[in-house]
Amino acid sequence: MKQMIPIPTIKRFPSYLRILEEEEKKGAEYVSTTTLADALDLKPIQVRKDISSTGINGKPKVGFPVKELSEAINHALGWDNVNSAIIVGAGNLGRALSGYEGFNAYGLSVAAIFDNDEKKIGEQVSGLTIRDIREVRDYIKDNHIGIAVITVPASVSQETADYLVDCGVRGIWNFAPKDLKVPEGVVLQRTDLATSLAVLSAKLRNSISSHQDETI
Amino acid sequence: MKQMIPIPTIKRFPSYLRILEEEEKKGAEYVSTTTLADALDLKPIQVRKDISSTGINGKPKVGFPVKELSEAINHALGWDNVNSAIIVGAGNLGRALSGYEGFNAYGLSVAAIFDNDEKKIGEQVSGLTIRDIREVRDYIKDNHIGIAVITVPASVSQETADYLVDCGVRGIWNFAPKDLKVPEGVVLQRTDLATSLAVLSAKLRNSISSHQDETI
DNA sequence: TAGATTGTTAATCGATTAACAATC
DNA sequence: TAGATTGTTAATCGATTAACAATC
Repeated sequence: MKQMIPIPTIKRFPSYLRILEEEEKKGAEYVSTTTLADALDLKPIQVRKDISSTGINGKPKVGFPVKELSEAINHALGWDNVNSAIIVGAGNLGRALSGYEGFNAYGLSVAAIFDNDEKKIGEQVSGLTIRDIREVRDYIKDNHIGIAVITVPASVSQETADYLVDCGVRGIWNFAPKDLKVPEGVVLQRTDLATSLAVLSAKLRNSISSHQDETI
Repeated sequence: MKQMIPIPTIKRFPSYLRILEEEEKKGAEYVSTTTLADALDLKPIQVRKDISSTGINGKPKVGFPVKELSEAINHALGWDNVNSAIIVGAGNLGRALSGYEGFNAYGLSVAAIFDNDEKKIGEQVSGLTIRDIREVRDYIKDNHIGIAVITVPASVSQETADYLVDCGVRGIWNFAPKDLKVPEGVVLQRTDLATSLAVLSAKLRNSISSHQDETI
């Protein structure tokens, strides 16, 4: 396997992309690591180290080619290929996510949303029809769905994940406040509000000093 | 300041709490680090190290007292005191978050939701009335609001944060896909879907191997 | 008692940061 | 040319993991 990029670097990549896009809009052809670092409250040396893992070379005194760099980062993230995803769970969060425009920029195409509640099935949500969960297996097969976004209640999240894995998804993005188990070979990513809030709370409790952030 | 608990440990604390709660429901008085580790796909040694930072002592061969440990973790997170928060931005995500029951368990009380859209103001959202953003300064003062949850569009997120800080909030929880700047002394935490998705995408791209997760 | 589990100190690992030569 | 910035190697820092004695 190709030289793996460290997770902390991966996590900073989307922020770099946002700044690069701004610079591109301004018409900048090159951007220096000091510019990127200032915009993101990072140190230039760290930005340089991160960028080095893309393989892109810069010009001393000038910086890095904006276009080339953002393409390389997009590629490193796999955002230059579209991944088809489904959302499972049409509650508040599932609906909010299905309406999130940003996903397309990240190479994620939300193809459908599912629920098991008869009352919700058939309803329209940001251009998608809520489908019956009993159709999900066929849907995954027929539409080459690789990613399932789980927004069901925590109490049923493990069985939901098990079922989706059995249906063939390769990646699970779990929003339920529960630590799921998935078999070897399936990629699991969680976005846990509790974790995020924990960091915020702990910092507030100590407060004064350390206002530096992080993500999930 | 008291001995700071490492951020990675803080991030694991909510998961421990969930398992401890399950154990408590089962009637367990003590829980071992092997049990916790198995439930969360961690190593016992790491769980022991994490727990050691709470100051709670266990009994060899028996484990740690469930009740006492979960109280200590809640305290370390500052979840034993209620923090009043407001949500700013009544879009899909703001609405979803305002309806999230779980926050109360984390010592977060969502007191109100604000927006600047005349059409939304006055509307009811999960028991809260959407208020006019022009009332936010007084509201923060009168209700001792410490935390603002930002769910406005990225394009106006910085000015929103600036304003809220000026109004006196001590903590900002930012959901907009933008890297905000806040003055020294204000705590900033972001929950960025792009970051989370970046990790998922990168893992999928490499795939095979490394299905271990992380959070935002 | 025997053995599982705790608690602590030391080793390892990996990311961040520093130092500095190379260069447009 | 002078100086800002890159690129690379080494040092530092902090978290994870290993080792092992203590103990219910």
